[in-house]
Amino acid sequence: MSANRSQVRRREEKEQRREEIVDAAEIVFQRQGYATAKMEDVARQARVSRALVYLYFRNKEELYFAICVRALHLIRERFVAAAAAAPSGLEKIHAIGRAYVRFAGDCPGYFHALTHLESHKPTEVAPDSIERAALDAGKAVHGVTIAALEQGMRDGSIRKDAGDPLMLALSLWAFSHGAIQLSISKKNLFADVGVDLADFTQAALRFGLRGLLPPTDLVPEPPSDARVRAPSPPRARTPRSRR
Amino acid sequence: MSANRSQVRRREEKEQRREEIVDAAEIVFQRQGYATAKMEDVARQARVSRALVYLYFRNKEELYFAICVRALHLIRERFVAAAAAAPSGLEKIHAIGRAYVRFAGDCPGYFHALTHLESHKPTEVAPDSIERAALDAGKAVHGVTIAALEQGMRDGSIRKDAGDPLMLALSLWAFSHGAIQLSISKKNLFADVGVDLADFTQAALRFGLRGLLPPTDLVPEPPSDARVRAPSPPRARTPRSRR
DNA sequence: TGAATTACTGACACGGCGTCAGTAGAGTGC
DNA sequence: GCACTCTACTGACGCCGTGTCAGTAATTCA
Repeated sequence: MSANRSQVRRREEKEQRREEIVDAAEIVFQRQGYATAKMEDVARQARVSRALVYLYFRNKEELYFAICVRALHLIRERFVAAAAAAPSGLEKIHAIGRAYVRFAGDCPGYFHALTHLESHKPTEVAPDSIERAALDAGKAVHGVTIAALEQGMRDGSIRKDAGDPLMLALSLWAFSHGAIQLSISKKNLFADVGVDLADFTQAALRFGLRGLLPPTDLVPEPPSDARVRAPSPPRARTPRSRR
Repeated sequence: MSANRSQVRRREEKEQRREEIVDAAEIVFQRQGYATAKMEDVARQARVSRALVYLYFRNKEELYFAICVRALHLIRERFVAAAAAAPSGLEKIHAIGRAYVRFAGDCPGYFHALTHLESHKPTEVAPDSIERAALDAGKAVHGVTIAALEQGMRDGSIRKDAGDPLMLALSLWAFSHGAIQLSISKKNLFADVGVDLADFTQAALRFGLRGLLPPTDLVPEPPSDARVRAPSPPRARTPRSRR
């Protein structure tokens, strides 16, 4: 057995340990929330001493960034899949938006991690830090949206003067994230007033995307992908208690 | 001196102490950030023992909620003033949006506090808790927006089928907040790519508000309040290093 | 003036964080 | 097979911040 080969195996095992710790952190953060989760809890979940966790991650924050990286990779995958299934640029954007809403529903822990990331003060990040990796992963996600926007402007489904694709992508991201975030934090309010969370985010999303439509398409509803729904007289304000 | 009168004075003094502590907390949180600020720091800033702070607030979180209440009261004031200065409903909404952006610029500490509040998990809140007060203050803010939306639908500056005013107000809030939040967290990115923060938020805002316009107004730019600007070929992607 | 109430503090116990010297165990050279 | 080196890993320590409580000063009431 050559020295070289065992070195490689060593490195792989180390990477695997790292992943195991992140796995554990995911579970613990999901279970108890970031604020109340202790490093001890993560370590116990990973069946490892607390000191080892500190050997792989400087602190809880870094653990969180690692989770964000995972989240963003997953989002990118989903965005790519969603976009691939839609023909026009505009439809891709709609699909991406819906994919994000679905993501937030499927992986609330991941979504919350991203919220934490967004609300982080911008500091100079070291080039090989985990935070750097998270930012890069974020860029990759926006890349998918930008491509869809550019296609839409080419194929005419999106007005050409809507703005710079990068800025638009960021705006859309901010909008979607904000809407989903609000739908979570105002869950009680929505319940009181009898509005379904999914309905709200869908409506907010369609509302936000109206700015992309070319002038002629503005009056009718957005294209096929929007679920068929009755002309929808504003259904809020009809308190039907649900709980 | 009647016993009654001194009781009243006592109560007022106590309220004042409370305000002093919140003042101190504002300064400290602003200076060092919520995460790194210690109760000891707040107490020292307020020239008071740490134990006294705990007598008025259960923990740091509550201190934060108290700040949020202040922030929301201020926002409401500004929204009311902004709306009063604009004639049509749509223009009121634009003015409110710009007021929020200005607020975020003027009072970054307050804005950050609100972000924290938004990203808080919804729990059952006690009826007389500080968190309750914060939620109510939030409702009051949305009330201003809702009134403007309703006026706009009446005076024809906002399409009547845009949606339920409450839902719209929340969407707009979410959108604005998300956009501002992103402009903060992505400050570095914007600097790299040579985009002015204010330009981004303004553009994002106008973009987001397009969904309110009645069909006929859709092609031209939104009304007077938007600053005069050249036909604006997308100006991003022209990296002029600023730092 | 003394009793009672209220605002406030010092000091304590607890618990989590980050670190470091030290151990076990596998890999390497002879 | 034996000694060595290297590395993943741990136990235990000191530090710091939190939240609390008994106790003190100050003010009001009778």
